[in-house]
Amino acid sequence: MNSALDIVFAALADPTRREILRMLLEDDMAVTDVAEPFAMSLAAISKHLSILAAAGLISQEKRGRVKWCKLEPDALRAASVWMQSFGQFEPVNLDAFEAFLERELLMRPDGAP
Amino acid sequence: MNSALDIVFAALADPTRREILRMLLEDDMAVTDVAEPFAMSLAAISKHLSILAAAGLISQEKRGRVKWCKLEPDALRAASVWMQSFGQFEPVNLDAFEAFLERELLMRPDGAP
DNA sequence: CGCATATTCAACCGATCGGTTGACGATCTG
DNA sequence: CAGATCGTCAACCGATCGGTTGAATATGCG
Repeated sequence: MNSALDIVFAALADPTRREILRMLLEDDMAVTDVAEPFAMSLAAISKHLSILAAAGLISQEKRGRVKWCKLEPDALRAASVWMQSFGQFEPVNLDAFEAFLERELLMRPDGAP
Repeated sequence: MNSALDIVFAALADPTRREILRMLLEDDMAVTDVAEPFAMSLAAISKHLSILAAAGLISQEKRGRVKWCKLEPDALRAASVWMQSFGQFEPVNLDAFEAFLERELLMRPDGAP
């Protein structure tokens, strides 16, 4: 009996997949372009994208021979709502967010300089 | 190179662990009492609690022979902040939250009546 | 002390995960 | 058509996961 939350949280638990979401936040991308910055095979990225799609976090649309990946942030809503029930976080704490993003960027999977 | 988010999201990806958090939202509990409503061994629950503690989602304090488990909602902050970056969810949408909780209760691991 | 209670440890199990490789189908292009 | 490009599939691998069981370690109590 897997609830949607199982799948969404599991999808978010992998740093490669979170990084992919971060990339898609800027623009829609083809599978090959998503894979480019990562030090792993295209097949591996293709699997990651399937997992993100199964969680509803992205959608994929094939146009010609290229498959476009698009962020679907609404899928985060249920998870976000669930987390909100455990304490009143200020809606968006920008200071904390920037500090966090900085730390997160330092440990990106491909270790950007 | 596991970031804190890896561990927090992975911890949240299991329905038993989310249910434990929900229980601890109401009050601190001893390990045995946490285990009581679940149809699995005490050792299994003990492992789940270790995972939640490693993620910082709960703290455990031993008093006498009983170990008390306490919810630590602040650990959700970083994860919540990360999710906020993907879209402006209304701070707390109570309608959606109640609807969601109702659905979630229907599929609790021990299938409460 | 001697027994019950609370919790963890250690070994084990099958299933799933994250990755690889090589072959394959589909689509564009010269 | 022939060749290159885009992406997935299938089989495989070692590691981790979620659970079990049985023994071990504290601690409390009569």
